[in-house]
Amino acid sequence: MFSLSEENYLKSIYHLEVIHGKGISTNSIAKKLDTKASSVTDMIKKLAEKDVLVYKKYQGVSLTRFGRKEATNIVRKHRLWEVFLVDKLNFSWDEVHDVAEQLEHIKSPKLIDELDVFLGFPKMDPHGDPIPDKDGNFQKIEKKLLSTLEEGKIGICVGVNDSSSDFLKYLDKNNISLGQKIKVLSKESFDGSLTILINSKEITISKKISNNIYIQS
Amino acid sequence: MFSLSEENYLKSIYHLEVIHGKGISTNSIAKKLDTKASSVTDMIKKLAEKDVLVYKKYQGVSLTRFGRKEATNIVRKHRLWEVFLVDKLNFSWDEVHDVAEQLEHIKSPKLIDELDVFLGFPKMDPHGDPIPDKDGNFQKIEKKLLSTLEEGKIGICVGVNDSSSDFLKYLDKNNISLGQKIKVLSKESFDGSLTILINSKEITISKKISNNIYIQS
DNA sequence: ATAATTTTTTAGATAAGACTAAAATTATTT
DNA sequence: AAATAATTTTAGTCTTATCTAAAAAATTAT
Repeated sequence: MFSLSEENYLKSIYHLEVIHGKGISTNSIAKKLDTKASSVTDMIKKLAEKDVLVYKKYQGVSLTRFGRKEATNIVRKHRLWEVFLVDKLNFSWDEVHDVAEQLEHIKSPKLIDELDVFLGFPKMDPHGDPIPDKDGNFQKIEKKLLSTLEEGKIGICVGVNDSSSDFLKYLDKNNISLGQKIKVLSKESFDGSLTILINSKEITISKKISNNIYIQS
Repeated sequence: MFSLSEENYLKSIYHLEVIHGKGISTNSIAKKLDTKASSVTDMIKKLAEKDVLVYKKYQGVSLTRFGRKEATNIVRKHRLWEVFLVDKLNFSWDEVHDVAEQLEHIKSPKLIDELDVFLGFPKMDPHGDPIPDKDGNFQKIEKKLLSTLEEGKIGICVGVNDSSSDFLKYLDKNNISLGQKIKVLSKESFDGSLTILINSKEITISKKISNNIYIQS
């Protein structure tokens, strides 16, 4: 059994591995968890003892198969709870993160199995992120960044890269939601900003924005 | 904001006050929380600092209005989650306690308000215990122990005094559930055991059992 | 009313998880 | 290749919540 802290480390290391591959540095973990490198060293020693990751001094860490299983289970719980909050309790997609962050640590296999049933075995959370099954497998969806879409092409919003409340509220304000059709009208090569068509309305978005929206085309 | 430990102390002291009135002893808290008296002394000093209870050395403690408000809110959360587990996730009444014990500590006012809406503003949990409203008020139901019912009289089961899994499973086995009609056929004065009629079946139950079943008559 | 017992508190120790400051190692420049 | 910079680890401290053992106060019994 893992403590709350241990679970948070596991989850962070997992997310870092998804992006950067194996060999996660102490500093990057510290940054992700908003803590000090020395604290990270202490914790990864403990986690190595528990066989969830492999650690060699100064070489960073990599999750073991067991560690990854544990991590995906936490991710599974997080995302199922997010679906619950949005589908059943009228939360909006920018409100779910902090609460799911707490709920993901509830320990009860039956709870999460039944929640999955109750929600109808959802495959995605409210931000378009895939929900792992019990074994930690999830279906990979074909998606690319809106910033890579060529002028004149049309895509469907299928996810976001940043789930911060600020970003999600910006999207709401501009009627960008999952399933929304987006057409790229023009691309400014100087700063990478895009002029796009949404619900027959033209808006211009910065490169930073288009770099955080996933589409299927 | 209160820590998990602080919340558990608050809740236990609240439950003890409901039964025994003001002035809860260090030892009784220790027993309830399965901890040592010295630990309790430490914690109640801290809680007194935070104005949730009044403490005078060797005199036991009493919750303040503020402390009681906090405590009933935890009870509210616990019982709402129990309803959720039984009504929506197919838990039986003997399975909910441990999970609700974890869920009651989730911090999100919106979560609990919306859960209340979602569940249809239930007034009771699966064991017949009342669910406090946001202000900590709950409707008091008329109820007495089955052991006090006279021979020949009929009552309806409206609650249990012991929510342990073992006891609840015993009740299941004997078809005793909330709303169940129970007729006292005879009372053995020697040991207080009762022979009762349930679903036109006769069973004999000990005094200990009848002392843990609440009925309305 | 005093002695014995029980309850409660204090004092000091421990474990988890975090911190700061300094030392050790690795990476990057010149 | 040596010097500088960045990263990582170690050593020691702090806080929270717990514990044991001993002291103090309150209660009960004689």
